[in-house]
Amino acid sequence: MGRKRTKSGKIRLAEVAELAGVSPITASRFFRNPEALSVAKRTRVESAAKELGYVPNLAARALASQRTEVIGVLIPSLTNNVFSDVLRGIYDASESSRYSIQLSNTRYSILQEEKLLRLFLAQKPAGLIVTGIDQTAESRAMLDAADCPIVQIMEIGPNPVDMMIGFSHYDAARAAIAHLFAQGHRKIGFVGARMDPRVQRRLDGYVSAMKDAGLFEQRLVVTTATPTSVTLGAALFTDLLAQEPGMDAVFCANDDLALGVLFECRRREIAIPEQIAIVGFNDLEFMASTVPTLSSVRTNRYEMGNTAAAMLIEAIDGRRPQHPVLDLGFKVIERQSSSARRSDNRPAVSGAGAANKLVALPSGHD
Amino acid sequence: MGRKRTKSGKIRLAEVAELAGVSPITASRFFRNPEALSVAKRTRVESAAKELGYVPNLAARALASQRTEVIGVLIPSLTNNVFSDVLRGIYDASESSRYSIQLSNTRYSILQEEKLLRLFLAQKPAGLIVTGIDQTAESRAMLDAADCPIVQIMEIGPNPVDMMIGFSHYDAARAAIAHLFAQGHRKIGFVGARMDPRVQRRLDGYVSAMKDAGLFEQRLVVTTATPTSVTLGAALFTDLLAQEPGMDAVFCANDDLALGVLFECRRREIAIPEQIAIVGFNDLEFMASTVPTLSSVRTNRYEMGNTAAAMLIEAIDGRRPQHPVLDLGFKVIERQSSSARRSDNRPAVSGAGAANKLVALPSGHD
DNA sequence: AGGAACGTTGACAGCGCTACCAGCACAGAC
DNA sequence: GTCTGTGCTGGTAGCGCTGTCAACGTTCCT
Repeated sequence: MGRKRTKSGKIRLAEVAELAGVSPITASRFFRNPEALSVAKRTRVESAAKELGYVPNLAARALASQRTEVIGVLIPSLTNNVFSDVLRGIYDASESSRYSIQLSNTRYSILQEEKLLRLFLAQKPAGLIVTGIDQTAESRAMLDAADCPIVQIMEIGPNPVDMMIGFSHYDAARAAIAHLFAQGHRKIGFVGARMDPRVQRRLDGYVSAMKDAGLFEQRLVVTTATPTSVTLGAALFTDLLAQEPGMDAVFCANDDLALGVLFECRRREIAIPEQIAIVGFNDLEFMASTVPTLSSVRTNRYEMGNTAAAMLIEAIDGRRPQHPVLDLGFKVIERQSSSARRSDNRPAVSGAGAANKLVALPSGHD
Repeated sequence: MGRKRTKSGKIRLAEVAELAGVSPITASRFFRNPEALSVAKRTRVESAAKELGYVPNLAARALASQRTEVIGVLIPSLTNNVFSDVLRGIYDASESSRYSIQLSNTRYSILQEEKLLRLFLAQKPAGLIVTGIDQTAESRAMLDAADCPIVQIMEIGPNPVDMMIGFSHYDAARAAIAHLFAQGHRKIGFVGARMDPRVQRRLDGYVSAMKDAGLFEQRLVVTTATPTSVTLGAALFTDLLAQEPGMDAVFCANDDLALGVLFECRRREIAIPEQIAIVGFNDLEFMASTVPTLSSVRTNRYEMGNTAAAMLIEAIDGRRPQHPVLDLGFKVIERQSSSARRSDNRPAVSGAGAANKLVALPSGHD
């Protein structure tokens, strides 16, 4: 039952150099910049390293070179589906590089974020990915002073710290409401949970669209700080219905809530979309499979993470992108739940947003 | 637009020691084992460190001490909800410790796992968390020879490498089928996707339970190697229905598939549970909110990750748990989708599995 | 009183690697 | 033939920290 106790049969760079008949420093160069070696020595070191099964000691490398090959990632939640897609993108992009990911969870607290940032920065990361644009002043100062490339993800806004990739949650919400208007809906409710800054901006977009049409009423909105869930969607919708029974559509700040609303409608025998239309946000996979299928605003989460990491790595290696701010856009996906014609399963797409378009400046609203 | 260029205002341990009027080694001890210092020096070093804003250099520490404070985690997927819960547990447990998590994704490939393992081990991690019990012989040899504590998570089985925490997927599946038998169902189908080793063992459990009852038929089973999704659940169920129209229940290898089956039933106007009962696996949050509510086998995913990391940290610090193998059990949660009485929303619980019970030996079957 | 035992402290010597700079050989320019 | 430039290579000197061991003072025991 006792744990093993193997001696560390460590192969050092010096051993490799000796076997290859070169100096340690030449062997070292082989691993960092092979082109700098003559072909003869290069192959000698290569085969020596392989023969000995040499693996560089990262700690020694970091100490000697005064920099690490770690990319710090700060995200607010590990639970949220949205972030698991983003993370997958980040990890996929990092795998083919020599950088490793160091992940930390801010739990939607900008104070926690500040603390973690301080911790990260002290270890001199090669790069940093942070979520959103709502850092504390202190955090912002640290980021500005940081000696490494930084990407802000999830949304775009003014004054990027460095690079930025995301989309306008405000515009996305407005597009969703515009779609519902186009389908003839007027009394459109809003259901939101967690109310992090991005959800807040979706609410702002909803409010502005409704106000523009002269249709905004406070009692059309139900929100909570509670973390989102399907069950919560049903509960919030119940509240909303009590406040405003005459509602003809609901815009949900995310898809879990929308699914909860769908089931609550079923429970109450409310016909979708005849009596109430539903539009969600994010377009998770299941939205296309529900009955009726659920409309949503598609966001490019995997691509966001993947591109962020790729941009960051390019920047670390000295190749800064021409367009440091990238708007990945969004798309309103119309399905049965918001189709006046009840179009069976045929997902009509009403495009919006600058999908995949490079923009030099953020398309933010504030 | 150019990136910042701040000089690295670094505070070294020597500076702290000087300000505190002690030798560097004493200051060093303060950070590793404060109890070893006299109270006077302890407070002197503490305030000196705070005054200078000292942050230890982890690379130097790792190099000098020949060990890192990194816990390696190997999981097969970042997409799967199941793993996001486990991960959350791991991160939560690690946050209060001095260890940091290094995560890698094996993508359900044991060859990839072997490669990553080699990489990890070369950096002398403080501990390792690996998924499952199906490593390659080579991986197994490396794990056995590893000089650090190791926890295998997600399931339990014979011959643990070191510690192990999980539950028997085989028993869990058998319990689900027993529940369906108890409700009077006989022609019970099985729907499975991805078919990783754990899903395979659920299938094995299903097959054995059905065979025990003399009810097994090959055409009651539909599986695919494709990654799981709600849409896939609907598709697989459609295939199953074509193979065996007389089915009266379906056991789904996970909840996403179960949700897909629910919607496919709705599409085909099949009454749940009157015509077909459904039982899922994992008991994700939404299962309690669907219409009808969906039965499932509850697994303790967060706890699994959390306890695994906690056990590992204890073991790293030299306090090995008395019971290195921990069976977290499972619970069949009966809801409307498999209740003969169509009990409204009241989640009757038919217990099974050694929930939260410590067992010295794995309760595995193979 | 002598000695063992303990708690506390510091000197020394690296951990394995890379930054920096010097040096060498060779090619081409004058 | 000398000079300069280029490409490749190696020596030296740490990076910031900790393991080991010795030394010190104090207490407690016999």
